[in-house]
Amino acid sequence: MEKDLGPLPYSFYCSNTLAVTANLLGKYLVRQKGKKKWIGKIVEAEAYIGENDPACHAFRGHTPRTSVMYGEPGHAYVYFTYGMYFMLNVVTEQPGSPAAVLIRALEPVSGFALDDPRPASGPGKLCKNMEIDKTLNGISFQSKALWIGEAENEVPVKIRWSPRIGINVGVEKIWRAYIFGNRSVSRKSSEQHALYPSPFEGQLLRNR
DNA sequence: GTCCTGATGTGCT
DNA sequence: GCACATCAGGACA
Repeated sequence: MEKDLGPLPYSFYCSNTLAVTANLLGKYLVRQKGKKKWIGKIVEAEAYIGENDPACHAFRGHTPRTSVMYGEPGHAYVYFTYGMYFMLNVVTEQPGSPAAVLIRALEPVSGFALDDPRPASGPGKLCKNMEIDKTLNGISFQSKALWIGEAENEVPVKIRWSPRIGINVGVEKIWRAYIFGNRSVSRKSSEQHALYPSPFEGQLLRNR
């Protein structure tokens, strides 16, 4: 499977965070470390937007930990949680406006060990299996070590939205997007059959 | 399939 | 101290 996976332009990351969340689905995350190279198709992502979102790390303001989110879009915000997992986020919106998209799950394309059929079906798992850690915090998504690309002739993906997963605040926001029916999505839960309207479309309407 | 638990480091209150 | 944007493994159905 040969694909043209050149990095997405800087402008891709500058728009509305919910739009970027939706547009990231179906794109390819590429991680290169020495001779090792992993490629995965993004199938699940969540938006964390601004100082008024209680689930967003920037809720408590600009700190050393959150400074990357306040910086340039198109960069990686990587942090450590639960004592053992890293999380990979894509910074969006203009500098000074803290927002990011958590990459929650990938469908493996190449480079992954074959023992696990779903090696990237969760934000902690994908970082572990692609050797993504804090050394990549703040790196550009146009770097040689980590980038996001688009394949030619990619078929449009079937997007669904749901509340975000694994948080206790801000659960009313329908800011998780995933590719419906994809087996690499992190959770098949009871909400799978619920149909939530797209918050992205709603925002477009309001701006009209 | 579901529910529950333990492992574990860091940044905040 | 404690709350976490988690996961694997076990008990049970």
